[in-house]
Amino acid sequence: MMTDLPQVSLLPDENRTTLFVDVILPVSVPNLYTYRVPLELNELVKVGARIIVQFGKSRVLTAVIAKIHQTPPEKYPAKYLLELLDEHPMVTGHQLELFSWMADYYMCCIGEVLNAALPSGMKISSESHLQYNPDFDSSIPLSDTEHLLLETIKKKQSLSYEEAASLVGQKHLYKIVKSLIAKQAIIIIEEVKEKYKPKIVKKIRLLEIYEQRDNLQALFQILDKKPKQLNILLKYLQLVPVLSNPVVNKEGVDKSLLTQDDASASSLKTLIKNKIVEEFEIIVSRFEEGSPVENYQLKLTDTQRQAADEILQWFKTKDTVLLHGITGSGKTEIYIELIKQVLDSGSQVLYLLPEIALTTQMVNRLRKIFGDSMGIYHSKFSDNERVEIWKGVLNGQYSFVIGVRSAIFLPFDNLGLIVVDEEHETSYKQHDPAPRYNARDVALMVAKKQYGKVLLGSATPSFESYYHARTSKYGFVKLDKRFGEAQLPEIVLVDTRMERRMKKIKNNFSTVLIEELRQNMENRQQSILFQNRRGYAPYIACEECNWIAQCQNCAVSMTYHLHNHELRCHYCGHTEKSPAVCPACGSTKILTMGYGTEKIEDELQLLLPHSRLGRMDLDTTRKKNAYQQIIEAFEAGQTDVLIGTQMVSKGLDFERVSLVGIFDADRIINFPDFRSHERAFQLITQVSGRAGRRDKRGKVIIQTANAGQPLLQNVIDGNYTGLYEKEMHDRKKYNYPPFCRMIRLTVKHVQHTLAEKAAAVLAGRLLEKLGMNRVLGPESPVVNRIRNQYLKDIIIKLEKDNINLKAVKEMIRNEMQEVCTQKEFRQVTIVADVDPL
DNA sequence: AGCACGCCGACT
DNA sequence: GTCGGCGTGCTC
Repeated sequence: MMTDLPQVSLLPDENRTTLFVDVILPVSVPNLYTYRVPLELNELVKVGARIIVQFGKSRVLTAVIAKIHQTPPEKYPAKYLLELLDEHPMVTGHQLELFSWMADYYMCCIGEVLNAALPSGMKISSESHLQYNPDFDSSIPLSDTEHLLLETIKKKQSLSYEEAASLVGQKHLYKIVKSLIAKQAIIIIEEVKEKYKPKIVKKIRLLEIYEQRDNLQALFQILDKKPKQLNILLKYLQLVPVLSNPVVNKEGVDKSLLTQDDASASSLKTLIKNKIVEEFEIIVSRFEEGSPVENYQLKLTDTQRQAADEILQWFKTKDTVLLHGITGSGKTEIYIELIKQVLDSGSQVLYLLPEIALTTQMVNRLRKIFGDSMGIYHSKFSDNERVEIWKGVLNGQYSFVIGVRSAIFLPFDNLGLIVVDEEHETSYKQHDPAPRYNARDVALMVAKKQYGKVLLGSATPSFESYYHARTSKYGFVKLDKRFGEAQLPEIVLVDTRMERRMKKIKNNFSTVLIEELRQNMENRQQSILFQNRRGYAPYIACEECNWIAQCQNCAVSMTYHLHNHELRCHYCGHTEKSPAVCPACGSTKILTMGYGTEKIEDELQLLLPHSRLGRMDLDTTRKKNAYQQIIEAFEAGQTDVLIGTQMVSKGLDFERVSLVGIFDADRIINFPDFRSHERAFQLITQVSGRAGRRDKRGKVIIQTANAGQPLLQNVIDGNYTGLYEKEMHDRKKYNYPPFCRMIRLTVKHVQHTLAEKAAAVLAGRLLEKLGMNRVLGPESPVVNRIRNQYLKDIIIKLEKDNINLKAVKEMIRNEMQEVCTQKEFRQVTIVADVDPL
């Protein structure tokens, strides 16, 4: 009778220890949260494993364990964690360290970092399902909406919260559901399911007994009268020579190979039913496996070999090396050589590329060399595929990954080398949701933590990186010979003002450009036209009253798109039909002003009626595979001229392109930003590099209203360093990066005055702490209203040395917090962008 | 960021 | 009096 009590206390102490876990939630909350571990999981919880927790009243989230301890929280009782998802950690210690560093450095929440890092397939969704209670007393009166919802639930057996919400209209849902529960009409089930599903292929094989000749012969007899089934069997035997090699039968063939039509499918079904063949499933990787080409010999030129050696030499003393190699100098071969060496030494490699440069061309090329030990991490891939790469990196299946920005978050633990190709590319910086990180810079930190090296490569390095190379922070290798002695293109400036005055310009094409295009076409050569602006016209205006179509949510003009006659805001995505008459004065004289890729395409079709044109910009590549199709058509010579935005500027190497036309160079050059010249040089040089690859010297025609500007001369001469020196002089003088660190705070509010006021208060407080040399603004950005929110920028400039950066950022965060909690500024949001571009 | 709860005005 | 708007503060 007393036996029960002592038994409990006799249990070993360890088993009764109450454990708690501090977890990172993939949401925008500032702290870690503490949950209690159910006793039965005590042995199983691990730092880095994912768990399911209830967060708040109705949310169920996936969290990652950051710490396991025994200290119960003082101020609140900890909730139990609901479920442990991983036996083995999915997030490594290195990653946890990185997340926390990034949250500090980029002034965001660690949860926001986690959210960016984890592919959403690893963040389990909570779906509350509503179910009809069969014991419901239907005499209880219901409101109309309640009735509607209940009927739907009854009909569909079970309804997800979201489905119900869309049926009823989000805002009323909670109360209706609550009331239905109170009336015992429905029951709620919380359903958590894993999103990740491995790809499964259905296979067919012959039953084992038919691997024997006699049995198989007998089978033929049986099927003699059933030609369709026999047919399938013969087909199978053709693919799998069972008699000569019975072992191959084990692996079978893909079911899809045997079933081309319904008839064969049904015959196959009969074969399965009659126990002649069997169906089985295997889990496959989502990528076609390409085995490495045996004895692949990389042929480096002497120059390339020398550069590779130099890089290795530098790595002995520096963690980072900048490779400055002009377009067509064969940087990729050097990367490949180094990657192979690092992989051979047993370390992992990450090769980062900007999204638009991660082309099929590139992937196929690398696949041939590295086979299936190479993983591809691309945003165009589905979640399942991303999860597979993640797991593959963890379990060692992939020692080499080629990927875009977010690949920097993969769970490597032994990175020997990170290659950041086109390191100057702005797409390495994430702009919108936090964390506003730059993968190129994060790569340096990742490598440092794992004692790995970073190779930055570019034909036009960012001035920051070049500066670090010059000041010996990075090693530096220069490659200025084009592969196979190909010549740099000839660059011609066309003065559009002059041409316009002489009435030689047709629409937006100078006579020179149109003539070259015509000739190029006649010679069966291809051309690329670059205009860094999509749509037909950047704005439309009324000739009578000067009315301009503006976005209702943003302080920008609406871009006119000829396709479906639409006006579109490129900031918020708002669209409306283009008006036939001026909304202000009723005039029908509405003109399109300026020009984008769509208009160029339109005009060129008129000027060269027989030309076959392709256009590549955000509008034509939105659909899946559209990008690929446009490129393939161009590659196959089905298009004469490819017109496009930045998308055409990199990663595409075409043999027959010998002419590049650049429109409106001035707009690229005179962008109001301290980096505009650097950018213009990079962009124009990159686009020019598309002209003339091998034997033929290409030609580049730049249309400009100001042919005399020095920057264009720099471009013509390929004088990178000249521009660098000049720009550095200015940046030093006016204290811009790389001579300072910059942090931009953007204050947003729907009311202009409140945004202004809050920004002024914040700037004032920061000024007090940092002094007037370090705080600029508040200032209105060029586009001062986006999505109905007015914007005010405050720029903070901090010296690079002798400053406690962490403490200053902490202080800034506090001040932001302080301002936001003032009653007046409750609705104001402030975003911090560290190292903005 | 969500999301519930509460305090206010508009209408049955 | 109830419904539903929006402001406010919390989430282990």
